[in-house]
Amino acid sequence: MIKYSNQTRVLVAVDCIILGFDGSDYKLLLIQRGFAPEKEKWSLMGGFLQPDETLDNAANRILQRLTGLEDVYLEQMHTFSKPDRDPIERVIGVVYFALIDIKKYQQQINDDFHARWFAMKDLPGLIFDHEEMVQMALTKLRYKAALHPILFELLPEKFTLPQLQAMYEGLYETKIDKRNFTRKVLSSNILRKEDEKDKTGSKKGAYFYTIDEEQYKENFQTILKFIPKNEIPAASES
Amino acid sequence: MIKYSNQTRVLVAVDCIILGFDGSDYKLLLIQRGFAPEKEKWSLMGGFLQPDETLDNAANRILQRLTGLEDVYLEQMHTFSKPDRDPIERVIGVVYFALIDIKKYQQQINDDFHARWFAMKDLPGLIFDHEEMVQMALTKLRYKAALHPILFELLPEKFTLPQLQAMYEGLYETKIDKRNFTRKVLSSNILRKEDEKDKTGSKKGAYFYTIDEEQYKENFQTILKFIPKNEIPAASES
DNA sequence: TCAAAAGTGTTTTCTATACACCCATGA
DNA sequence: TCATGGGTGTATAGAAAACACTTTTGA
Repeated sequence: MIKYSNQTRVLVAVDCIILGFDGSDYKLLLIQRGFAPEKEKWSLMGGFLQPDETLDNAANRILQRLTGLEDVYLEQMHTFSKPDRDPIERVIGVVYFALIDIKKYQQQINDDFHARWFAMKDLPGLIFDHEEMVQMALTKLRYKAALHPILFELLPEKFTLPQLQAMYEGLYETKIDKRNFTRKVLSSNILRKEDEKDKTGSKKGAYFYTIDEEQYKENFQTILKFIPKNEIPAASES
Repeated sequence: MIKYSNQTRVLVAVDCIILGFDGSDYKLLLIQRGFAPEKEKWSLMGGFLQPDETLDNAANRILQRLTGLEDVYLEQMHTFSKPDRDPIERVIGVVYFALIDIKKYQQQINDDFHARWFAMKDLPGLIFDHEEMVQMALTKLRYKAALHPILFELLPEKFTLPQLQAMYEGLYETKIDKRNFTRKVLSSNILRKEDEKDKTGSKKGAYFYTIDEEQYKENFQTILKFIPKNEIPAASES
């Protein structure tokens, strides 16, 4: 087989930023790296691109291997390429970011990888350029969540409005007026109110809501405004 | 030197989507590919990632080689990875997209590459998956330009409001009310009115404006609303 | 009975949109 | 002088924001 001549071939790693929300904190799923270099240090879950798969395939494969989850929100974010980012040899890193419901994950945790959730505000040092990757993901999430109903991916099937609001407030580190927030969220028609109440958070109990999948898909691309515009952060690219 | 074992290394191509606006049409700069496969067919300008450069370096190098331009708006867009996208061997394609002022380019065209501007609405068939790349870039530009003053990158130093409006109308294939558009654009404080007029488009002449670089940088991340919200298109990612 | 969280409306301000006429000039 | 494109203001409707009290109930 003919090949392009005189060109250097490199390894392609796919790294997954897996984010969850536990009701009060954003969390990142990390693994303890099992091989050199930087063995035992914390790292994003990743792997090398295989000959017959696309990057999307690889990211899904990696995510599935670690969490057992499929049909997760997963999006290609950016490709990192500093020549010395991996000390062993040149590897370019394609980063995906995933949003998952922590509860779903906990049922099928795969502990072969020594995985652990870390609060975003309290991350350990990470190998290579993984900290930069996480920082970019957070910036991007803040940007995107201000415009699209993406954060719903982090919630269990049933959730309450106070939970939803806490999630937005956590991401933007701000307080949002309850009445205005409720009105905006409900006016999107994405939510369906259930009869049942969640009594774990208060004595009175808060009504559960579920996603109207139909409306969710239809409105996903629409520009929504769940958070006050002064809180809308910088764009994902500089 | 130790390497990771049992892994496949692949070529990394960097392809540049170079967009311009000529006053009435969006144009894409293409080259006639000089080597097999698909020799003589039209293609995005690209090249292989070299051992000591980052992807950003590579994209700038390629852009510079073709257009002679530096300090151009250039952004990494997406990495394409279908295993058979290049028939010769496996190559993953990192796509950058660039916005340039066509006038500036024409002064220093490098014709070693048989480059030519094609109107976006009248593109030739492209090699490999380059058409998909262009389509994604257009979607992304429509999305981003609705929120950030990115289109200014396409304009010469001095331009008129009718030219600016035509650029927005062209991208969204719509008509915008002149009075509302003017008010919104000027309220951003990004523009500075010059005394001079452009007489090429009409007898009365239209005032030239220039960018207030200070304000431009400050407001770039701000969410602007130059175009009516019904025209805001789907997001860049699905 | 009271502490703690949930739920709910109204007023005001601001922003978006719709809409039409006069101006300047070169041919 | 007139045809062509450039420039400008106002009124209306809709959305965002500010703001406080009542309800429920388990401890």
